[in-house]
Amino acid sequence: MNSFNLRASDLDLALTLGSGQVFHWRCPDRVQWEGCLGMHFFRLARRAPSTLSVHTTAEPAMARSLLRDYFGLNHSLRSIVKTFPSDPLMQASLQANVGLRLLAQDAWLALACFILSSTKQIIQIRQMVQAISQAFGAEVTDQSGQLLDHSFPTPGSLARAGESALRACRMGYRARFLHQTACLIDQGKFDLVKVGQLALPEAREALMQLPGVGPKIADCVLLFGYGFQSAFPLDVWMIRILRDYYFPGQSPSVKALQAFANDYFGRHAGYAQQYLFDHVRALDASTWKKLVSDSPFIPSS
DNA sequence: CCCCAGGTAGCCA
DNA sequence: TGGCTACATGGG
Repeated sequence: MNSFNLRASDLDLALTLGSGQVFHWRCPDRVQWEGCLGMHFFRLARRAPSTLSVHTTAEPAMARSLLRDYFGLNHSLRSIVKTFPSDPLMQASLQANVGLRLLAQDAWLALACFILSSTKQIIQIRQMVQAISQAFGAEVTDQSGQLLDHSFPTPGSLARAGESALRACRMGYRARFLHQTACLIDQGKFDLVKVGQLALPEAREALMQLPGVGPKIADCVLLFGYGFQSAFPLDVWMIRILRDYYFPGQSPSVKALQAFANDYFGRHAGYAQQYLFDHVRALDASTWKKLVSDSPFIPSS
């Protein structure tokens, strides 16, 4: 494997790779993060405040380029978070997640993983992703033939696997959705590349044509897989956060919340969403309750 | 045994 | 459009 150091400021591996935006990275020892980008295996660790150590099967120049793109290292995290609103919850989320970056994931990977995500806990999504990678992904080995990891399966490999084989990976009713979507892409009946050339509303509509893809999963794919940083996925957590903290005692519709979020959180609304999601999910119930009771959005009587 | 999990599709008024 | 409900499975 090739080894080198990579300059990476404002990047916390655990917050970024362990967050709910990606499901295939492993951290066996609390220090090193292992996983694949495409067919290339990576082992990453923090070496110095602004430096990562990288071990990879990829050729170094290619690996640097892949990592810079994946972690968005060309973008200034400081200037992105400056666009977030200044309310206390948002600021607390920022302070608790310094170095959390949004990843530029492969669109197919994001699509497949988030089709699996519906009504599943993050820990279980990881298990399903690992299961289909081991069953249908390609083996990634080092030069001596030692098995390092399995790549994420292609649409074609999931299409050929068949629905019942997917079901055997314990994904339940999601097997049909994932298999049908894989078939459509494999047969060229749905073009993931074209989706990326559309404007956000049209791209969202296109993704929602796929089986198992509704508004929430479409927004996740737009945000994590296509780089539409204003896409704002509304899952059960974000709905709870917006209703409890930003509209206490009002319970607005999801549609109203969507409109509010896209306006209030700004140009990188989806980025801000990830900070809120990870922060609130890590809180215990009583801490959240206190935050809500101190919300500045409570109407003054 | 209970409730819930980064939802969606199908059905009904 | 808006409001149910089934859907598979596993964690807490």
